Amino acid sequence: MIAGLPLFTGMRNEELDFLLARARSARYPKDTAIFDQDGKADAFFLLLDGHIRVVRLTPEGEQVIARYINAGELFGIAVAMGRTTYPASAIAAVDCVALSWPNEAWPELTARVPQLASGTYRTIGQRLQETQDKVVQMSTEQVEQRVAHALLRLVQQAGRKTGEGIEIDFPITRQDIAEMTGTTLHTVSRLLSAWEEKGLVRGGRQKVIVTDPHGLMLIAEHRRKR
Amino acid sequence: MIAGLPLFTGMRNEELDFLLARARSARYPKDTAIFDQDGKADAFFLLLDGHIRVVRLTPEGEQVIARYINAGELFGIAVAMGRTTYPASAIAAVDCVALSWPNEAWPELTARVPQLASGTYRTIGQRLQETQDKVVQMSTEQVEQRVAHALLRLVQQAGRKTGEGIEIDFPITRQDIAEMTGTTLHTVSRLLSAWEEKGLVRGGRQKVIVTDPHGLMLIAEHRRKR
DNA sequence: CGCTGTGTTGAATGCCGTCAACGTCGGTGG
DNA sequence: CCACCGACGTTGACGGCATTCAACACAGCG
Repeated sequence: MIAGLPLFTGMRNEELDFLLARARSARYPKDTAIFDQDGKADAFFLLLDGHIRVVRLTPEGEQVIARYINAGELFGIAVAMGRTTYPASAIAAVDCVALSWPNEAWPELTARVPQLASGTYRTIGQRLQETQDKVVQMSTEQVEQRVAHALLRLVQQAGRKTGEGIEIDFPITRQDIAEMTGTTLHTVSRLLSAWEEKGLVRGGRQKVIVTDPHGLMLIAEHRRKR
Repeated sequence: MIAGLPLFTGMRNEELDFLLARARSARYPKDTAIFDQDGKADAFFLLLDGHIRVVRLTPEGEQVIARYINAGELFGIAVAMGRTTYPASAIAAVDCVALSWPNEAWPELTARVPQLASGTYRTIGQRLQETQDKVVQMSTEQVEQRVAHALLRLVQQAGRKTGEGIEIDFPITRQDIAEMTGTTLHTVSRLLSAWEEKGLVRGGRQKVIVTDPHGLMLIAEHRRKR
């Protein structure tokens, strides 16, 4: 069932069994924390089902959503970065199921299954790249484009086809989108209203449906500066 | 001479010799590119002397400075992230000297010297963390605070004591600072002028001296929002 | 039925980007 | 040596985008 994940491609069955035998599976109800920012990192995780919000809290109490984790992805991999605490909190956006391994097992696991190590480092590399892309976007783009990009990204990573378009597969508020894009819920609300008027999206309570991805793309790429 | 670097602590002499025997040393004159964004990644580097600007170019031709690399730090470590191209360009900010290893040697090197691997991954983890901090700052802070933070960081990482204060050890323009903080050279110029008036910094052509780090810190931490 | 969380919309403020003009420094070549 | 030129820096004026402040609407829930 999980052998199809990109992380596990190229593993032999016995290696998979080896990993699974040492994993713990757990269920995390919606809105609970899987781990907390600055808490001692004692395990790393693989999300089997659900969606997780990775949140950083500033000293002033403002929240920033660093990313969403989707089914099949690793998270909480502080151990692979030589960290002893988690740099952010992980909150279940819906009911979730995840595997976890104790960090003490990391050396043993990677020694036995080198693909686990390489896959983890590739994941970290991708996240570094994505995060740097985000910095570039925040430096160069207007709010409107950033919100459009964020929506497209959500749709691509967690979209579900419906009759009216592609719906984001978990509850998400205007406030959440604002915290992803570095703006306010007011501005997000205004933008979504305007886009709904133009027939690009359809909104709802904790719900967003993108009806015209291409139209959104045009907004995302349309640059006013320069 | 290089055994004192954090990267190499805990290595035996023979391991160090093994690494050095396979390294190539080269000199990069000021303003030359060590490698280019999206170019094929065929080596990774260790900066022995100088300062390097890591730059990302947007499709629209705008530049963003992702970070500065200082002596003793690794850079261009695409291979450790499973990448085949460099995600950014590396430009020598001053005349530089760097060691480099071909990427093909990576498996052999890390197999023989595991500290190289763990040190590299720790570096990547730190950069991911720093980059995410930057996203948080860009989401929550005003321009003034971001520029103050950037200056403090530069001073801390590349500061040189002088009679008047701590000087940033390489030529840096207002434009550079603007590209680090996601603003314009105009705004940076205005801020620096205002700070000079208050006695916090002293400016100059391609030069910045921080005379009152504590005062700058107050500006960096002073939050207007919330 | 009130309360809380969520969402919408209007109006006003202000930060900072944009446009513009000018000044200064340093290198280069005649 | 000096004139020239380009890169770098400064400052003023203006305006727009997004935040801030405010009020209200609506849904879900106990």
